[in-house]
Amino acid sequence: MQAVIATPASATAAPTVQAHKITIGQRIYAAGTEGIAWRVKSGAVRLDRITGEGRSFAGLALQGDVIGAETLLFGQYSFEACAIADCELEPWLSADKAPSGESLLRTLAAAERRAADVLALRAGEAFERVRQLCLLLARERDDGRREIAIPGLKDMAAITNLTEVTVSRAMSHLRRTGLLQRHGRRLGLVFPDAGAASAC
Amino acid sequence: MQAVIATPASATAAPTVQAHKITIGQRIYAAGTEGIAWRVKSGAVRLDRITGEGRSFAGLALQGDVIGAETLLFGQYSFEACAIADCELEPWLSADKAPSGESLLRTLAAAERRAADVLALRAGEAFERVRQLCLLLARERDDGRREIAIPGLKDMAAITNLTEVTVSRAMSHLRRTGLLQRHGRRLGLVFPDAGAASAC
DNA sequence: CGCCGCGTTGAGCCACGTCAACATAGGTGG
DNA sequence: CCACCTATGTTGACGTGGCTCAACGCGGCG
Repeated sequence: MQAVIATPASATAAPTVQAHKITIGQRIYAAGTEGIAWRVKSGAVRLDRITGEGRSFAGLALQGDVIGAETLLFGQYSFEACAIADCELEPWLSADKAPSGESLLRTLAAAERRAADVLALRAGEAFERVRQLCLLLARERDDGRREIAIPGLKDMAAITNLTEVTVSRAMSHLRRTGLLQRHGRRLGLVFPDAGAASAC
Repeated sequence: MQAVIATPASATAAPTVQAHKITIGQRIYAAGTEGIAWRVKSGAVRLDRITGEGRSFAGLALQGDVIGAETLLFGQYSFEACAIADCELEPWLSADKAPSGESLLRTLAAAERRAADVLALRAGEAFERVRQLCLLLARERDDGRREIAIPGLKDMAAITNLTEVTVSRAMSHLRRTGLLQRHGRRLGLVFPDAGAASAC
């Protein structure tokens, strides 16, 4: 759990499992196309269901989650995947072709837990929803602080089922109450319940 | 897919896999307790996350879905499961102890799809949300009509993140516009887009 | 420089939440 | 059987949180 995450992959000239870097805003795959399943090593991925009248938010994948598993069954992706933060992906179930039952079970349990998290982001008042989303997206750094790569307003609005305007107001409120420190447009620090939490 | 659903289980005196009948309102298992995983043969199950301040809706399991899979990993249930319609359950992965990869993959894909369905029930206007929930809960009968076992207002409100009052109004509106025919308190017929659908 | 996408903030309005009264169904005991 | 009680569902009146519309600042890019 220390700084052993970044294995010297580049030094050994791309070993068996290589990490794919995806930049924010980039589409990872489109619905209906062919491809493999991926595991999210870091970052955040937005999944969308494509309907006749457009796309609607259908799920969120964070560190450790697997996306595109359905392609192993149906031969094509069911959803569209889009990076809402800079991501690192690695192929899933390509090295060990025989899917261990425990690995699959773990993935299933994580998916159900994640689904519950996302569902909770659509209940309660706007400010609290946006705050919870920030906490969910944040990753604990070595010094214990929680760092967040802030997505665009469009994405945050789609996830929380609020409008961009309302999310913007909530983010401003978060900053004013000291629960969120912004460093530039994309980076920030979140504080779970920094005193001002009770101050509505 | 015909009338072969009700196998003469009672006649043959409970074969290898027995179906467990659960009545509406009954709690299937509590969070933190031990037990096995189940597959929903028919009916509808509500999953709740237990927090310090109460329970919050965390997922929905319908025909074919698996609940409590996490117990195979952690030894206890993560959520609470409650029947919101009369259900038939069967043990999952107890007969063939070696979990086939394809079966697990299929379960995973179904879970992600179901999660997206439920998420969609929390977007859009109240009337449309309740209508979509009814369509989701309905099962196609032999004659092609869609029959629904209507849950209590509390459950429908928790799923759609509306209040009981608003759900009640939406249900009344559904009935007035002819999209829902009620037979008694619990049973009804849903019509996907019966003419009046365009009439806002 | 002009254009465009993104984020921010204000003003007004409406869908839904809240509160309240009442109707109905189911259960329990006499 | 009825009297009574409670849980559940229905409907009306009213307030408000978030949506809509609109204006503006800012940064990136041709």
